[in-house]
Amino acid sequence: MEVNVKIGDLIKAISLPATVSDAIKIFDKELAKKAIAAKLNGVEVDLYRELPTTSEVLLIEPILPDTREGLEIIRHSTAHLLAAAILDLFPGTKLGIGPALMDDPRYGFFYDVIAPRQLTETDLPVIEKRMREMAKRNLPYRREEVEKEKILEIFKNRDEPLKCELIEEKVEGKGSIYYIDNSPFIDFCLGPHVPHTGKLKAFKLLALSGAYWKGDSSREQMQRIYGNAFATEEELNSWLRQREEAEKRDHRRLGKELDLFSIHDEYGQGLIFWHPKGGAIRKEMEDYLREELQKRGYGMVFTPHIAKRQLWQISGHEENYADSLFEPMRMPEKFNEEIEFRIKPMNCPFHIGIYKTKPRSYRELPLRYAELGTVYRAELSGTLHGLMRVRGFTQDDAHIFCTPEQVEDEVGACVDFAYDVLKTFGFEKFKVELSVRGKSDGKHYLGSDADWEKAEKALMKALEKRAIPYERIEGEAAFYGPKIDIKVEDSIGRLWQLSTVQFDFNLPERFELEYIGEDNKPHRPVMVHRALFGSIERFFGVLIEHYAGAFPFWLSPIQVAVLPITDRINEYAQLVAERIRQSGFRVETNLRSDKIGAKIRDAQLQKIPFMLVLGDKEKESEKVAVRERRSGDLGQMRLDDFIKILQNLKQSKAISFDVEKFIEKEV
RNA sequence: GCCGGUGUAGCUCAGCUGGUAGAGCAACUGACUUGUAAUCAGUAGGUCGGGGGUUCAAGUCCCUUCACCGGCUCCA
Repeated sequence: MEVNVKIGDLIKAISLPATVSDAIKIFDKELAKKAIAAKLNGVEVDLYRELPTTSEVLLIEPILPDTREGLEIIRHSTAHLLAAAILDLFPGTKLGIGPALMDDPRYGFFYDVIAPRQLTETDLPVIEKRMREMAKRNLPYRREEVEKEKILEIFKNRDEPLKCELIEEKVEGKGSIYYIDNSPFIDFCLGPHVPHTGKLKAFKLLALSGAYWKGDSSREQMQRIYGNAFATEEELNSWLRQREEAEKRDHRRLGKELDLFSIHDEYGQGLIFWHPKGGAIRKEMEDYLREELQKRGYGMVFTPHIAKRQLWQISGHEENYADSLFEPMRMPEKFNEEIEFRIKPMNCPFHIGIYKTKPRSYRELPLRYAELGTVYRAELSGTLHGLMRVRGFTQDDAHIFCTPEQVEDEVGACVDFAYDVLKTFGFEKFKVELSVRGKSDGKHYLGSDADWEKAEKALMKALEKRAIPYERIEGEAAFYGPKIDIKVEDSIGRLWQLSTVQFDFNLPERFELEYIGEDNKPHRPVMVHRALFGSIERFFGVLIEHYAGAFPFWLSPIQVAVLPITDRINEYAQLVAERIRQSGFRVETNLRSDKIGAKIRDAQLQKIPFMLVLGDKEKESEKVAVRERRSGDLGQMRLDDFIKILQNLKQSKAISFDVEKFIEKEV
C-alpha cells in the first residue's frame, strides 16, 4: 500500500504504514530533523501522526522552530513540560489549562494548577530544574484519540475535576489526549506537540500568581505559573534583556528618578501628586489641547466635583456602576439639611445640565462642550498601578450634542482630532476598534434596533471615509451605545488604549434632552462622548514609557541646562540662563563646584535636551557651546542663534532633534 | 477584593541559623576651579511600614493591619 506525498513542488510515493516524519525524511533528512511538527493538508499535526490511506496526494508542510507556528508549539509543549514537572514534584496537583501566549509581551505560556500545598516563588527554580532534567531525557509526547467516555474515565480516575468539566464541554464523540512518556502527566489537548522534550532547550519560569478558574471570580482560585520559551537560548536571552530594558522605562521608576510625580500611602492610594516637572509637561499638554479645542469649535466648560446624589440616580450611574462610585457624603448634621452628595465619576451629567439651561434650536447644534474634568472612581486596591490605573484622574472629556444628520461628520471630526493629537505626541502606529452590540451576549442594551444600526453605520462610515483600517468587535459595546477606540503602539511595541468616541442612547433619554427642529417640533439630540488622551494621568504614564523619560523638546520639564565650567563663569551663566528663560523656555543653571563631566552626567541622566557648556572662551566671545543629549557636542554658536533653534523646535513640536537640520541652520 | 511576594536612611540595597543597625548614591560643610557621562575629605541622617505577641533579648520568629510589586477579576 502506497500513498503520494507532496512537499514543496515535489511529489513522492511512500509505502504505508508511515508517519509524517517518515514522509519528510524521504524528501530531506535534515529537514526531518529540524521540523518539530507539520501541517498535513493544512492541519497542524504531530510528526508521529500516521499517514492515512488515500488515493489523493497528501500535502505536508513541515513546521520549523523559527516560525510563529513553531514557536507556539514549543511554548505549548513547554507548558505541558511544566505541568509534568509539577505533577512529578507535587503528586495530587489538579490541572487547569496551560496555553501558549503569543501576543503577550510579558510571558510566553502558563499553566494553572491547584497544588496540594500553596506554591511560592521559591518553588519555581526547583520546578524549572525538574523540567530541565525531563527535557534532557528526550521523553516523547504521545497522542491518543479516544472516545469521550474513555477520556472522562481517565481524568475521573486521576481525580481531575476541572479537566472533566472541560471535557464535558468541549468533546463530542472522540477527543485527543497527550501524555509524556515516563512522567505522571496526561492532558486533554488538541496538540500538536514537539516530538520529545529534548526539543525544548530555552525556557524560563518567570512568575507565580493567582488566577480564577475560567476567569470567574466566584470559582476556584488557582495558582498560575508563567514562563516563556524560545527556539534557541540566544532568543531567550535577548528577550530577557529586552525585558530588563522595558523595566528601566517603567513610569513609576522614571517618575521618581525625574521628579515628575508621586503617590503617597498616607494621603491615599491611586491619587496622583504632580511635581513641578511633571506639572510642566501637563501644562504643555493642556495648553496644546485648549488651543486645538478652540480651533475646532469646542466651548470650554468647568463644572463642580460633587453633585446631589439624585443626579446620579437620574443618570443611571448608581444602578449601572454602583461598584465604582464612592459612597455618598452628607452635610454636617447640625445644618439640618438632609442632602446627600456624590463625588463625580463622570462629567456627562454636568454637561447635560448646561445643555438643559434653555430650549435648544437645531440652529445651534452641534454644541460641543469640553472640560478637563477630574473624576473619582472607587477602583479595587489590587488593580491600582502607578499612573495607569488610579482612583482620581482628569479626563480630557467632551460631549457633543447634535442632530442625527450631523452625527457622522461629528464622529469623523473626533477621529481626525484624535489622530492629530496622538501624532503630535509622537505615536505613529494605531489600531482602531469598532465595538458594536453582540448578537445575544446577555447584555442588556438600551436604545432601539434602528438606533443601533444607524449609530454603528455612522461610526463605520466615518472610519471608512478616512480609509482607516479597523477591527469590528461584537459584544464589546457599552450598554448605552457603540464606540470607536483608538489604540496606539509605543516605542517598544506595546498597545495602549487612549482615545475613545462613544455613542450614548442612554443619557439623552434619561435627561429628556430636546431640541426644536426645522419642523418646529421637539426632537431628541444625539450625544457623543469623546476623550482623546483618555485620562491625562494615564496618557502621561504612557508618554513617560514611550520616550523612556527623554521627552521631545517642547514637553521637556527642563529644556536647557546651563553648565559653567568654573565659578568665574557663574555670573555669565546666570545671564545666559535668564535670557533663555525670558525667551519662554525652562532652564536650569548648575552652579555647583563639580567638574564639567559631572554636571554633564547629571543633565544627561535628567534627560535634558540641551546643555550649554560655558567656559572662559564662551564668556569672552559671548557665545555658548551647545551639547545635545543624543548628538553630543555641537560646537559654539551665538546665543541668539541658539534661541532661534529652540523657538523653532518649540513651535514645530518636533519629536526628535535633527542634527542635519541644525547644521544647515549654522551655514 | 482574591492568590503569591516585598516593606531597613531621600534613592538603590546588605544585614547567615534572634544578641538592640551598615554600604553606595543623593543632601549638607570644606577644599579643589576644573573643557563634554562621576574630584577629594568630612558631617548629618533610620523608634528597620504600623500595632500586638513569643523571648532574658526581635530588623530577624508568630499574629494582625496598612501600603507596594506580580497576576486574576474589574475597567463607563
